[in-house]
Amino acid sequence: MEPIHRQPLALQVASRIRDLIATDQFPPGTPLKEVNLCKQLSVSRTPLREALKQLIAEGLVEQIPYRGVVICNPDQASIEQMLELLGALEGFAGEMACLRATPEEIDAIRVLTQQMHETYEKDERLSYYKINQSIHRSIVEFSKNGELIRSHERLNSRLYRIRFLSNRRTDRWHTAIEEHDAILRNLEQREGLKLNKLLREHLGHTWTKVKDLYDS
Amino acid sequence: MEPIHRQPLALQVASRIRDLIATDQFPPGTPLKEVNLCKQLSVSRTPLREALKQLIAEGLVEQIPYRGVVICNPDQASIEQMLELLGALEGFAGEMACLRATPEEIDAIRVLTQQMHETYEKDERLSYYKINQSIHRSIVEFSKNGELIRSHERLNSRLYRIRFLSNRRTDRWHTAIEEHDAILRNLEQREGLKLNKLLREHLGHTWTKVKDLYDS
DNA sequence: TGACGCAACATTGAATACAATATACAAAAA
DNA sequence: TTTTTGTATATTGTATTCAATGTTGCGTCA
Repeated sequence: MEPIHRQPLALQVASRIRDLIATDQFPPGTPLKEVNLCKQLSVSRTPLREALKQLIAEGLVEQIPYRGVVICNPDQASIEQMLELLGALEGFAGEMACLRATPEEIDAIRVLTQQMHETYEKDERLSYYKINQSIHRSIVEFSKNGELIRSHERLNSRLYRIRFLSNRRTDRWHTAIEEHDAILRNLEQREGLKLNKLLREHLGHTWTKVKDLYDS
Repeated sequence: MEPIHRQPLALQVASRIRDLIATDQFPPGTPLKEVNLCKQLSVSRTPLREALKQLIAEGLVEQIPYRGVVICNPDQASIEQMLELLGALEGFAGEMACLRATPEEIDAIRVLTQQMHETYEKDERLSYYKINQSIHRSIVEFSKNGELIRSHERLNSRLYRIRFLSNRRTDRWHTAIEEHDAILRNLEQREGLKLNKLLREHLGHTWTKVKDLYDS
C-alpha cells in the first residue's frame, strides 16, 4: 500500500523559496536575511536554515560565511555551461528513450507537440512555454533512468527563470517548433543517435537566444 | 591576494561523514543517530543536522521523518542507472575535452596512463584504483565545463565505495588497461565521438564487474 | 498463552538563547 | 580634510532547550 508521505517544514520552506526564485520575486542578488524570512514565512530559524542548506546544495543560492546567502546570479559563462550540460543530459535521455519508451508514451509526446502547434497559432506564449517544458521533461522521464531524471530536474530548475525570460523574444519561435517536429519524428522512428544530436543542438539554440537577451 | 577560505563547521562535518561512508566505516544501513554523532565529532546538533541535510541532497543518505537518517544502500537497479549516467557524463566530457584540452593536459593523461601500466606490472591494486580515478577525473576537468565537473564529482562520490569494492576482482583488469590505451589514443587524435562511445562502454563494463560482485 | 493497551523511553522536529564575526558610523588624530 | 581606529549594531554560527512523534516493553485481560 502507498505510504503516507510527510513533508517536514524545512522541505516546504525550501520549495516555497525555490518558487519565489523561479518567478523572479527574489531576483538575483537579493540577500536572504534569516530573521526577515522567518517572519515572512512564520517559521523559526532552524527549519529555514536547513532549507537554505538544501538550496545551496542545489546551486540556487550561494553563501558567504557570516555574510548570509544571496540568490545566485550566474554569469554568461556559467549559463552557457549549464545549457551545454542540459543538452548533454537531454540528448542522452532521448537516446535512451528511443530504446525504452512505450508506444503510448510516444503518443503522449505527439499530443503535446500538436498542442504546441496550437499555442503557436494562437500566439499563447505562456502555454507554449509550459508545453515545451512538458515535452522535454517527458522525454527525460522516458529514459527510465531515475538518476538522470533527478539530475535533469535539478539543473532545469536552476535555468527555469532565465529560460522564461528569454522566452519573450519571438525570433526563434518558428524554428523551435520545427525542431520539435523533428524531435518527434526521430523519437517515433527510434533514431537514438540522431535524436541525441538534435536535442543537443536544440539546447544550443536556446543558448543563442539567452545570449541575445544578455547582449541587448 | 588569495583570500582565506573559511570552512563552516557544517561543511567540515559533512566532508568527514562523506569520508566515513566512502571508506565503508559507515556501511549502508547504518543509522545515524544525531546525539551519538554529536559526541563522536564533538559538535552540537545544529551543524550536524545541517551537514546531514547536505548529504541528503547529495543522495548519500536518506531520511525518514521522525526516524532518522540512514546510509543509503542502493540496489542493483539504481547502481546500474548511476553508472549509466556516469558513463553519459564522462562520454560527453571526453567529447568536449577533445575540443578543449591543451596539449599539456593530454600529456598529463599520457603520463597517468603510463603509471597505470606500471601499477599493473607490479600488481598494485590500490595505486591502480587511484590512478584510474585520476584519469577519469582529469578528462572531465578538461571539458572545461564547471557544471559538468561538479555533477560528475557528486555522482562519482556516491559510487566511490561500490567501485572500490568491485576493484578487487581481477577478471577484467587487463581489458580495462587496454581500454585506457584506446581512450588515450582517441584523446590524442581528438576523436570526440569515438572517445565518447569508448568511455560509455568503459563504464558499462564497470557495471558488469559490479554486477558480478553482487551476484556472487 | 496471545493480543491489546498503556506508559515510559528514545529520537527527531522546532524554537530560542548565546557567542562569534562582520559592517557601518562616528570621533579623534594627522 | 582625510585617514584611522574604536565602538555599536546587525547578522550569522553554534549550543541548548522544549515539544512532537515513534518505538518498545510490560502488564492485564480475554
